Amino acid sequence: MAISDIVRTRFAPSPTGYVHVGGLRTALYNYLFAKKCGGKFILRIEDTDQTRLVEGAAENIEKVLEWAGLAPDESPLRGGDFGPYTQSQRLHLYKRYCEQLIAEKKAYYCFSTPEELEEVRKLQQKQGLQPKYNRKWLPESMGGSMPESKIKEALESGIPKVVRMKVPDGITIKIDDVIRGVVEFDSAVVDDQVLLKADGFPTYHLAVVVDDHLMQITHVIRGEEWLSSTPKHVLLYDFFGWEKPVFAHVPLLLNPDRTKLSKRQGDVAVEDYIKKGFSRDALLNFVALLGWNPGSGSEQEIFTLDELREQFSLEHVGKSGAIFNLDKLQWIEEQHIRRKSDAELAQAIRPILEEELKSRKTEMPIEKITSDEYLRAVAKEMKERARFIKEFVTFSSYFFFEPETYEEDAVKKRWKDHTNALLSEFAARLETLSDFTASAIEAELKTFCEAKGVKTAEMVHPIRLAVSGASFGPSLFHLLEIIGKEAVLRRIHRAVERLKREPAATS
RNA sequence: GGCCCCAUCGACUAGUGGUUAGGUCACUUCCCUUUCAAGGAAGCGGGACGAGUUCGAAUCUCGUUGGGGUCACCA
Repeated sequence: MAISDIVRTRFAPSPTGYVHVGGLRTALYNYLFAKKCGGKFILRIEDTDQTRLVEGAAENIEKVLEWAGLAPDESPLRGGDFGPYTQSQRLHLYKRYCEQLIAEKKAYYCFSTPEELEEVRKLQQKQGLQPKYNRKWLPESMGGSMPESKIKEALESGIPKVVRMKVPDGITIKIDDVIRGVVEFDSAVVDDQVLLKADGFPTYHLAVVVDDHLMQITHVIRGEEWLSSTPKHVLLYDFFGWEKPVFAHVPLLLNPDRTKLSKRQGDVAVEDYIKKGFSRDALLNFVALLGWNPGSGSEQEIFTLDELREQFSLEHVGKSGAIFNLDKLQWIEEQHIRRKSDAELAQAIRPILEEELKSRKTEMPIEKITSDEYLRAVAKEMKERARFIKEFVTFSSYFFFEPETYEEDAVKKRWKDHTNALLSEFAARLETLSDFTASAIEAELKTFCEAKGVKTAEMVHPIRLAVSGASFGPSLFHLLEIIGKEAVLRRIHRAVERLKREPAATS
């Protein structure tokens, strides 16, 4: 059977609430591979487990992919020529193909109850056997012991039933995986998997194979946890006589203790990382590198989505699991911030600032602090210091808001008895300064300090505290220039006022 | 436990028979510096183990050990 001659990959999550970072990486690899090959990237929602459905989860998946810049070419929302893209809307297809398998004696009905199966399983485990379906309902005509008449009877009585695939005995099932090479399984270790559940929904195994075939998926790129159920899928392709896609089982993302990355040991939802302030570029860059590298010679660590798209290849995907390491992610985030231009950063900062301004009053002119020029200046001074984009507003809020408090330890250390007087006097000097630029302010301060016989540091630190409330931050003189004369003077006077009765003696 | 996968610095990794085993994060030190960062320089630290093949093995083979995944009418 012909398979598409253009590459088609898919991301096929189940809508259980949020997008896992491992899922994001899988989606990314699928997207990158497809795009690199000039192919299509498809999103399919695997909602065959009615008990695990979460309201709105499917929409959320599309939203997250959109955020990540990995918008699918075909999806439930977008549509496409191979829809529907939601498995619960394709039930008739699975049923039809199941009937075909039954007719061809490659699958059979099973009327064993879950309780019954559970009991059999327990017994097998007790005997140290492999838990497997005992083929109680395998018909005589297929080599089993159940008379056709009994099956017919059960069928007519309408008692709940499932459909199971009949795994051939004594064969070796080969998987050719691009990442792992040839992997072989003895058919004796694969169970007669349920294909169609009692509620009429397919299991994952039937649904993936049918859909991947019908949607003409050429490459199945998914997590390694699927490797051991792949023989079932291979068998189904063979049953149907369909051409198999290329399989690529990517290594798992791990907790620090090397178990599969899980909720219990930290944040796993992409949404969690978005909330923390990570940007899509950094997150994508980071997960891309967990299991993939640009290969021979290249020591590039920082990639934009475009660069990943150009350089990605399945050949350079590794085999061993990778620990999700926050330190590196943080570093990558910072690198991405530093690579952005001041103008780009200004654009990114503005909406965050505007949001903040909804709930917070500022003493500064709004038009001024939201202007492109102002935000670019802030970006320039802060881009080496910000760990997240949002920190331009939060960490250095003094660019936009008058400080309410002053770092206590720093005040203790820097606020001397004569500080108030010196600050007031210097403020008066600044008032007359016509050219309020970093260099002019610096020159003025030097002159002032010399005249007063104090060290520059004795002024620099208190001024920073007065104006920003913090003991750290960008170059003081640039900070003053950006904030502007009016605000600087106001803040110095306010600080002198507020710190008047709290000299260094408070300790 | 059965089956399957995996195994290079603490973490992410380069490397495909001949390298002083390279890079990045983290950590330490130094430089720069009015603060905090950033940046620059240096340091720390590694092929799980044991056999074999070979003139030569992180690289190939086998075994051992360790870790992981999977064994549902969940995906």
